[in-house]
Amino acid sequence: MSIDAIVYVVDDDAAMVESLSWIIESVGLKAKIFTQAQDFLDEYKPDQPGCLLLDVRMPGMSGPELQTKLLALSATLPIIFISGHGDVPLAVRVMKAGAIDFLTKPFNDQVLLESINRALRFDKITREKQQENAQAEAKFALLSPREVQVLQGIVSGKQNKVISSELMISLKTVEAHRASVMKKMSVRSVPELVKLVLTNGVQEHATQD
Amino acid sequence: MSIDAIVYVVDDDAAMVESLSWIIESVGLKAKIFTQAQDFLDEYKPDQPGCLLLDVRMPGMSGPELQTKLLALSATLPIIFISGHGDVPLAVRVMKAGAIDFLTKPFNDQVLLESINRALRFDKITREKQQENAQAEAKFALLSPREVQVLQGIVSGKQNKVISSELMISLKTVEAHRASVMKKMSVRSVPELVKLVLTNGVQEHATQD
DNA sequence: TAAAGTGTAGGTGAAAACCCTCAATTTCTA
DNA sequence: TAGAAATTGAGGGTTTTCACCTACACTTTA
Repeated sequence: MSIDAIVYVVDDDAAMVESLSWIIESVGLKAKIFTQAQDFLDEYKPDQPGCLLLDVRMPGMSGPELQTKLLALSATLPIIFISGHGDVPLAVRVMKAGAIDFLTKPFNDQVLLESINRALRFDKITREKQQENAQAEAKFALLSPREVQVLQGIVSGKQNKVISSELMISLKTVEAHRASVMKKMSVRSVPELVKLVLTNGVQEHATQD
Repeated sequence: MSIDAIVYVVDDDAAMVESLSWIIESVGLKAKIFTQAQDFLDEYKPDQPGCLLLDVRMPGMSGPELQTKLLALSATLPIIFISGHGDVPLAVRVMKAGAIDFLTKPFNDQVLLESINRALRFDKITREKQQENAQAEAKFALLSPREVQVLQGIVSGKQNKVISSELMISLKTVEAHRASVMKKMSVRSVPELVKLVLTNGVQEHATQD
């Protein structure tokens, strides 16, 4: 598990990456350089925190193309585009696709660093949310099919006897499942359970009666 | 209460607004035209659904200035910027500030209408969320201070006896407040209550013991 | 001043949830 | 194939919630 954030720089211009990595490292951040988008794609691990400084125009895979591939991989790494050309439609397109910033050359060092900081903060909270979500999903995966049904009943506020009649099983069995659900989801009260289910995308089908 | 969405057009170019409103009305949407940003600001009601087609450059208040003022009013009306000039930093700035699109002239009618539709869909779901939120807030406002404290206890999964000892009141009083809370919030079960509180921004201070 | 609302607290009893143990059947897996 | 997990069910107990009821002091409002 990596701790430190890495600022990935993907740009085919050797002088540019040199300059960028110098600026980045001057404030104590780690930089990792790629001169081709594909090289980055080959090496990047989705669970590595950081952000991506991405040139728009490059031989081979372009910046926007890389963005598309990362989206397809559902990698949430924040992307800061860097462009020397004033292409408004392109800038708007990549921003709509989720880029966190779009800088035009030449830009101030301070502007760059501010943008990187924003991206890293964004990445951090995104990862924290994903972390929580993954933990909830992991617990949820422990439940047997029957337990999931009972869980849904509980979360939609049904009493055990209602659940038992809907599932055509005995009240005692529902109680058993219910206790098992609380244990596996590691919660001690119904409100905690509801929160866990609601705040993490676990869908609730609200089985109607 | 207004039912139909209105596409507001704010642009100082008479020929442009003429053309825009023609396109908009050709697909059965209502258009409302302003040649000055201030005129729009004077007349717009925040609870009117719709979207805003906004020129960037105008004499008097500019498009981005109007966006800033709307943000300050926490008006969530989606804004589609229209610009004839390729100013990338400006486009990026307004997109980061929440604009839903940024079109550069000349643009295809189809592109415009697609963007308007997206904006209207966005506005619709935003308003639905705000609606739910407002209803929950309204119910929440009915609660007395003591009832709010008890509500927080319930939502954080505390038993009545725990709440009673924390608030230094009798168990019986907590029960009374609890019943009152359920009634005023018009829910029948604790899970429903938790959902209502969680999904609508009602903060829960998790009163620590 | 009277009525309404709030906060307090008690009683009774039913219903529900929670806790434990035990055990039979089936189904999955090492 | 044997053991583990899932599903089912039951007995018997405690604890908690819930639904009624009553009551009184205090504040705000009509």
